[in-house]
Amino acid sequence: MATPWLDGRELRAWIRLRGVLELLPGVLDSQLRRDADLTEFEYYVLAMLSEAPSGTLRMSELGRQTNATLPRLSHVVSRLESRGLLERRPCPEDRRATNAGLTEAGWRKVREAAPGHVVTVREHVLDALTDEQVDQLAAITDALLARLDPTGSMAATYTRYDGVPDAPTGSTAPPTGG
Amino acid sequence: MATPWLDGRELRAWIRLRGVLELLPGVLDSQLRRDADLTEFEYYVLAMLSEAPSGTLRMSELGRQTNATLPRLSHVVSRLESRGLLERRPCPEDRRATNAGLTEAGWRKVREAAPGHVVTVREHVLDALTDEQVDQLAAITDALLARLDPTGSMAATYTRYDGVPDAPTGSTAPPTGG
DNA sequence: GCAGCAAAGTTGTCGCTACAACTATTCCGA
DNA sequence: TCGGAATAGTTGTAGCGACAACTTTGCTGC
Repeated sequence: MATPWLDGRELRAWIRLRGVLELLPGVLDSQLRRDADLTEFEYYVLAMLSEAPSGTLRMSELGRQTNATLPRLSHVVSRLESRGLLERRPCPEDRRATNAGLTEAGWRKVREAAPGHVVTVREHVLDALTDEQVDQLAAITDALLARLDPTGSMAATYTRYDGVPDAPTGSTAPPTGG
Repeated sequence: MATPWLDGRELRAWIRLRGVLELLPGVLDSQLRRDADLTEFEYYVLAMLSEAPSGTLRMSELGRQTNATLPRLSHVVSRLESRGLLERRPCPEDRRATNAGLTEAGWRKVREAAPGHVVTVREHVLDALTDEQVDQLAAITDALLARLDPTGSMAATYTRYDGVPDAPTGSTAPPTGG
């Protein structure tokens, strides 16, 4: 039962990953907060809606696509609703469920915010890597997500890549118009 | 000035990295909270101290090694101090500075908590990757940190690897005894 | 030897997230 | 068809982190 301490190689990878975990969210948050008065998470809520048919999604599906728990999402959606960026409506087919849909102001907001966010992601992530590293990163994060979310209950956003391009499911794809 | 939208490859890497950013901290936090009544960040504060001479470090240096701002660190150190896990003492050489040092209880706590944390890191990160991917991850995160922290003001924990093994500077190296 | 700026920490407040508890539907089996 | 479990979502609360404001000490130029 000896503890399997990390060796030098493992330690380097882990400590640096931990650094990224600590620093990257803050960078993304502060750009969006400054330029669009949105949290990174709030932005993704709007972005995922903007890519759904009619800009509408069930709460639970929205939660999966943003990797969020339902309580967290519910609070965030309440705030966004009170700001007039989206609306809640009861789902006719399942009376337990709630649909969240973008309002006109929500569409505008996400279209305004998207370009700046993409630039930030490029500057701080993609531009730092070679093409090869981008693919390596996709494979690595894919493997990690399989451990972190084994049931795939939050899998919507990282559908395995089998050579067929994903449908544009990104936060950082152009918002598909109304 | 057209927005440089992400293409399919980039989108996959990014969305998955974002998923890891969202899910991994929670996994680490909840294990440590459950088994050691510590936040992942609190654990790293103790761990970094445990690897410093005499278990003592200046606040600002501790902040660099944990990738934390000073206000955040100050709050956390206050809590840990009130729990008896470390002590603050004014630094004799620079009267602006404060040293934080582990107490006996702090040493015990970090030694107790370390094995479970290492196992969690292995299970959810390293074991999911091939040896080659571990090295790729180190290179990728190194490149990202260069963008996220260009001045290196939080660089202590990711000293570039040039073929010379780092000194054991990890959270996940065995706590070097008192 | 002092004016002014930088560095090191601390503190207060606000907002977000995790967790637990709860309600309301739907599904399933006998 | 009815009782129990699972699903979908909301709400209350406590705690952590970001940000701004502030104090104290050290450094530099003149």
